[in-house]
Amino acid sequence: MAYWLVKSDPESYSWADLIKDKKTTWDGVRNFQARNNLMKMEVGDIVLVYESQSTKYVAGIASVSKSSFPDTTTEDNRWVAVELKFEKEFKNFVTLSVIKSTPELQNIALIKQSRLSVMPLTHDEYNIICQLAG
DNA sequence: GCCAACGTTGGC
DNA sequence: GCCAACGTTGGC
Repeated sequence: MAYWLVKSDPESYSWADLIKDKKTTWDGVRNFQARNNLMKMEVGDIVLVYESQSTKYVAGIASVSKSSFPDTTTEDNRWVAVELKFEKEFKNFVTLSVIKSTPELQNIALIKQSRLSVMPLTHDEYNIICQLAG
């Protein structure tokens, strides 16, 4: 099983929206690196959800409920989407500043490559973020 | 609201 | 195939 982190601008789709919807199609990704990661997702993989822009924290956990399929929001068949399912909300949201000040998390793309919206996490990184979440 | 970083596009 | 120009993202 693999671990991932996806980013969303809450103005377009927020964590609260996912809680309300229970599951959602994660589409609209228009970056090849991010797309390649989407294509590697398998049903049951764990996905941490990060909100960018106004909030800047990891809000909780989702899981992959459908692996990649063509993104129906575009005619261009190079792009794919997955379906994510709500799993759990963190007790304490893990903010970007906390992540930045955690030595074990310096290598994740959230910090190194701030514009990448879908990135892999190691099991260790996932565990550390969960610990920070209380 | 600004600006830096970076990915993508298109001309050569 | 390179590189300049452009557009977008996201942190501050």
